[in-house]
Amino acid sequence: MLLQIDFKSGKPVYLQLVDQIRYAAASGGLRTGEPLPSIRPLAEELRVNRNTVAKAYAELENQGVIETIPGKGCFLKESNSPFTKSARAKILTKEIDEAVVAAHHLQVDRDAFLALVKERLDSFERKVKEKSDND
Amino acid sequence: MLLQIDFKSGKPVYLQLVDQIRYAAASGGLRTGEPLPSIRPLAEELRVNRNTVAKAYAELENQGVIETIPGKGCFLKESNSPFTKSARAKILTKEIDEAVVAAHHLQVDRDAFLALVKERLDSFERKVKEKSDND
Amino acid sequence: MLLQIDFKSGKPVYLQLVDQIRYAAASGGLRTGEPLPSIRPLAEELRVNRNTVAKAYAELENQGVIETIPGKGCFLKESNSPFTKSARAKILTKEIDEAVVAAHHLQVDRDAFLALVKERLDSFERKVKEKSDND
Amino acid sequence: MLLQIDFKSGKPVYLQLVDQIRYAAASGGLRTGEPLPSIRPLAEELRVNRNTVAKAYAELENQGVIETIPGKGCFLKESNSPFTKSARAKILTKEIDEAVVAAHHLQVDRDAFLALVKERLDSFERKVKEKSDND
DNA sequence: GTGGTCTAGACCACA
DNA sequence: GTGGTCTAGACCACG
Repeated sequence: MLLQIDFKSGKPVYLQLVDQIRYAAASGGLRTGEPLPSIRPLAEELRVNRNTVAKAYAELENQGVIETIPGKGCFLKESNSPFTKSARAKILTKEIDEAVVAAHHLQVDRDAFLALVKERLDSFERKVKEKSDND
Repeated sequence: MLLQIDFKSGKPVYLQLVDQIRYAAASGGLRTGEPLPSIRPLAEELRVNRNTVAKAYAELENQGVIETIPGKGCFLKESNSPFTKSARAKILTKEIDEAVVAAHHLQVDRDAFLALVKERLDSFERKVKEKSDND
Repeated sequence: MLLQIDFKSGKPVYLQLVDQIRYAAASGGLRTGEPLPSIRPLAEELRVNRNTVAKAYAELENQGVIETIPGKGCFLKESNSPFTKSARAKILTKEIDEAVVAAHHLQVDRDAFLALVKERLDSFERKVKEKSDND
Repeated sequence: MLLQIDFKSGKPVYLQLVDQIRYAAASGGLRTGEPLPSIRPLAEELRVNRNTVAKAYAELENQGVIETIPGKGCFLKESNSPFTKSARAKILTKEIDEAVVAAHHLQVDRDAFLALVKERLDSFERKVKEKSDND
């Protein structure tokens, strides 16, 4: 699982983590019982305060998505509500629509937009690969 | 134009307004030169403070989306981004990256993602066209 | 950096701050990467509300002069205007026009005005150079 | 006397008028006893509300710069404090310095800046000439 | 400690 | 009526 933070989005960092982990959990990117990255290394990797990661995990526990076993770590609980395909599409549609609108205002045409999307996909896939190579 | 605030999303209220108005402007729900709702009545309707709406409008103004004339109101501007190409690419990259990350966690693969992007682009362009056909 | 507010000038306080800080930044009184005074202490020192200083800093940020990192502070950015050539010309034209109008009413003729402009340019360039020589 | 308003400077329109007229009065652009333009035509010419011009004149009367004779118009009072040459230079220096700083931030170099200054001077002189031709 | 958001309410400038 | 500025003070996110 690759987590990515945008410090300037206005959205609190801990909520970005919560959303990303919740999405992964509800879509099979994380399996039941699988351990989440532990707080300290993750905080270091993301260049974020440990408290911020801890807060995200606390929130996730509160939502019943994960379970914290003191001294052992955090684990994904039985996935109680996996997203349906349409639910996933809905979330994603919202994100994509925002990018489409931004492109329109910035007067970026369809081709340039699609090219940029592909470029970002490639860049992201490279990052995922690097990470899995390191693990 | 229908504006709706979600007070629990964690996203600042003024940014929710900015996004929704930008969407309306880009998709033709609002025409060039047309006045936006005045700050005070809108604030009342949304049960939000006047300053919060004012902040959203100020943000839209310096994104070059609207023009505000003190004493008269706020109006949709001819779209014409004042930013350099690289500044625009930076903004757009941020938007796209958010969608890419969401797709990754939702386990939506590259092809499905690209298909959805194209579908949203088409849908958006259709919407713009419909509105302009009504002229 | 010395900041001074004139409450009777009719010019909004936050704009006075913006101008003075821009001046300090441009003339080398503030170096790239250097932190600006924090909002709260500065507000107290100037006997102005915290929000007023925050508004000035926000304005500076979207002019691309400073960068603010929530939780850490505000820092002077590498100067690099994000505006298109025409947008920049527009801003500058406004500034110049104000000076031209003042010269007209002060009965300062074209040659004297141009001489003064050159003198101020030289003076400014000297100041910038001195500061950089101190490195 | 050519008056010029900038609606987006943040400075109240009536104060822009006050300053310009005061400068002209103190520098010989207006002579003692000379009538000022009457309110209605001036408001029309500047595309400003009559109240705004009236307020400027009221302020000037308050400052003792002009005298209003009901039914006849407004006249410049005996100029009690003409600006010295250095006083004029000081006011003008402030205006010019702001333009110089703006040029620096906008990365406009010396030559381009001087060219723009000359261009604006020419444009302004044309305007003055047109106006005097019409009178 | 930092900056960010929001509220409530005042006064000003302008049409 | 419009938007703009400013204050005072609360709470949040983050380090």
